Amino acid sequence: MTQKTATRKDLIDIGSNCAALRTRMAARGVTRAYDNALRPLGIKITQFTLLVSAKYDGSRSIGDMADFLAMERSTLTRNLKLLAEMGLIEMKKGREPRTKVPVLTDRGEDILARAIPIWRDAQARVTAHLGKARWQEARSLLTDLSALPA
Amino acid sequence: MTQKTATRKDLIDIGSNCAALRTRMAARGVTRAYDNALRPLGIKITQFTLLVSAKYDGSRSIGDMADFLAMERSTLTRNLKLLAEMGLIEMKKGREPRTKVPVLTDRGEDILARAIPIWRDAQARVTAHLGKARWQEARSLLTDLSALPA
DNA sequence: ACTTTAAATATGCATATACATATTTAGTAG
DNA sequence: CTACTAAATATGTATATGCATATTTAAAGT
Repeated sequence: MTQKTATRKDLIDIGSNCAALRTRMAARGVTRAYDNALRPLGIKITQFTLLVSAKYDGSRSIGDMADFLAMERSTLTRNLKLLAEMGLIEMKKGREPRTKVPVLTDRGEDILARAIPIWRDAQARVTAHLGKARWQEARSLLTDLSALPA
Repeated sequence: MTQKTATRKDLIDIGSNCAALRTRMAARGVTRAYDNALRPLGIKITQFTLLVSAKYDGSRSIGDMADFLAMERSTLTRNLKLLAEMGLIEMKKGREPRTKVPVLTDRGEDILARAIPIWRDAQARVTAHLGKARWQEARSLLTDLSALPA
């Protein structure tokens, strides 16, 4: 029997248990913390992680990087384009046909180097907030949540 | 001694431990799962949760609701405006001076009622993916992550 | 009543995200 | 060599998000 209207119990259940609500709330809070810390450098935490990802494997194409980050290719295309316009990366031809690969510019390397201690601080505040053990547990759970079956 | 360039160890540390990266990846995955499920109804999980929040407490102003959801007031203003344009809510004057309160329309009530079983399904898939106990742990950790000190 | 002020909401600008579709780019078939 | 084709990236459109600033609204002060 499908009800015609949402019950109070439903609303409470959703408000306190919805995985999407809870995960997005956490993303907002965490993102804000890192963005605030990085603001003096003129980059956001999302951009920082793209720089890291690009430097970590300097031959990964947009598509591979998108898979790795569990992100839409088109989203990544645009985010990288912005970093290129900021002068932090250059898009170069990849080894595989038709692929493009982001490569850090000198400016990108410099900003990344200066961002790292800031990241470390922000990260330390998060782990301190939860406690190290709980953060390790959170890390594991977040990884599993990233990989939900479509 | 601040280094001039990011070390390999840094990059690995960030890629595997950055709370913002991990939390955002999780948010992308989880959001996608719920959005896919709700698509036939023409709403997204973010909109669903706003309908739930509005119905749960029918006298909460935009500001109070934003605090509750740990969201920027201006973000909520816009998201509610969209729901109003979709005919799912109406903005009414609140009791407190200058406040506005979202109230579900009949159409909003109807969509919400039809969305609930879909939400339940999607939610069940998430909890099944993690296991009930781990989901409870995740819920608690996500709540803590939402409330990082500014 | 008029002005000032403070609170609440709205708007300008910018980034992040995703889906659907278009374009580009090379390899392959002929 | 010239289509054809398939893979990869880019673009159109739309929502979500946040910061800075503007506007609105109503209370308080004169």
